[in-house]
Amino acid sequence: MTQVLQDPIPRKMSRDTRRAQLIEATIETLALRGYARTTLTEVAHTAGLSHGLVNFHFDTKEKLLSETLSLLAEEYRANWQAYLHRAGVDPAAQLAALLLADFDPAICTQARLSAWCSFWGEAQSRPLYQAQCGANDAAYNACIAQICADLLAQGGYSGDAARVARVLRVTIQGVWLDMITTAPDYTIEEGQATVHACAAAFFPRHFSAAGVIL
Amino acid sequence: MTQVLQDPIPRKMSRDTRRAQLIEATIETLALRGYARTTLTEVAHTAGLSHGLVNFHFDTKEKLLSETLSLLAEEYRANWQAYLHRAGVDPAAQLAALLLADFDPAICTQARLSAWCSFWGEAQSRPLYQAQCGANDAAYNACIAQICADLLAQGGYSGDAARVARVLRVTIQGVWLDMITTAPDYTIEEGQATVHACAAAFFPRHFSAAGVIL
DNA sequence: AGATTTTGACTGGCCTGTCAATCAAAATCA
DNA sequence: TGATTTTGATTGACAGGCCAGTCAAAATCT
Repeated sequence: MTQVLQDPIPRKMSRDTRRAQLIEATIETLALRGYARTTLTEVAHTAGLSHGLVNFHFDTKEKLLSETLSLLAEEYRANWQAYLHRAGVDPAAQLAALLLADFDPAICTQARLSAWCSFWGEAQSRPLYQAQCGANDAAYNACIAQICADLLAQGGYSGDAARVARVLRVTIQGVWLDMITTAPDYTIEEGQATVHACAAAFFPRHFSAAGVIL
Repeated sequence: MTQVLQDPIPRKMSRDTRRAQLIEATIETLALRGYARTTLTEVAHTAGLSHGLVNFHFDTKEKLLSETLSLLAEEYRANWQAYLHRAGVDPAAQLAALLLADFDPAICTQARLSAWCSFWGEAQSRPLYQAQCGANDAAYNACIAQICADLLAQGGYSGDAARVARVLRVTIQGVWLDMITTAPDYTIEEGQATVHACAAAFFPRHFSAAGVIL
């Protein structure tokens, strides 16, 4: 009803807006229908557009999926780096930031987790995953390993930094997988508590199940 | 050359043999081509049989996938229960057994891990997963939680058994996912060491990165 | 008017499931 | 034992349906 007065909903929108809209619809469709049943018609319908538009903006389905993964990867990278930057220079604060970053409401939604899981699970998308996320993952690994090394040294803990970092990383990954595959009664708080319990086991004077100890 | 003397390779085999053969081919195809590209023709070709046979033995593709998941689930359950049984009554030995069970060469192959991952990642297969694996997973969770509770009590550790159990479980899950999605330079030994490092963090007098301390 | 976006019908290809014909082994008969 | 029938596994061609990508026409914007 207010339709006429305010936004005439321009049929013709900027290229980037349409592309973003279609990518968002792709994420939703991947989550709802799964990789195998994600069709261009379904994506277009979810976006409220016609099927031909997808090919107009992305040429092929493969490119659409590639750009979708690219968006997820960039969003993920930007998120943890922002958390890390805000944490300052203290290793414990940095580690706490990294652990919480993956549960940020912008990143950790049912749809996005499911979409990630689609790309992990589908063998044919693994080369694509390596190409899009390999560098990001390597940067993340180097970063969390360095932070663990600093915290081990600073806190006088013993342990192999790379291995501690790996445990923390796979724990987060495992919690993510758990949040998707098990019933949806899994809250973000429980996920955070699980990861914090893991951190507390390695760094008992810096972490508890409730989070970082300042 | 000995062909004529011994096995003439019977064209006609027992129902169960063929079904097992086709299920094994399904696992390989899921791993190699992914869920979305797994076709009946591909499965039949991998098994060296004709495509019509798949429908003859399984009626529908859906039933073939269902029985494949069923086999994986049963195989997995039988494996950890056998490990647990052999471990006796000591909680530390029991936990060590559970941690090692998931790296048994019969269970932890590239093909089987990939197939599991296909079922996790494909949204459409999640109800099937719940139906086939829900009860098994619940039993596993209850079991590892009880063992953690016993070990916490026996060792005089402090901590929430359910949460410690969850961390260990998601760590194993995360390592599995890691072994599939990252480059294949991930050895079983490294996976075991990662899980053991996690156990050592919670139970330092019972575990080291090398495994259980007797 | 000219440029650009959007639509929806169309096509060619692939996939699942069906089915009639084939074939090998087992069972039965002479 | 040798011939014949029955059983049930196996094959490959086929039909129906769905999907990605194309394209000409329409709608919209500048």
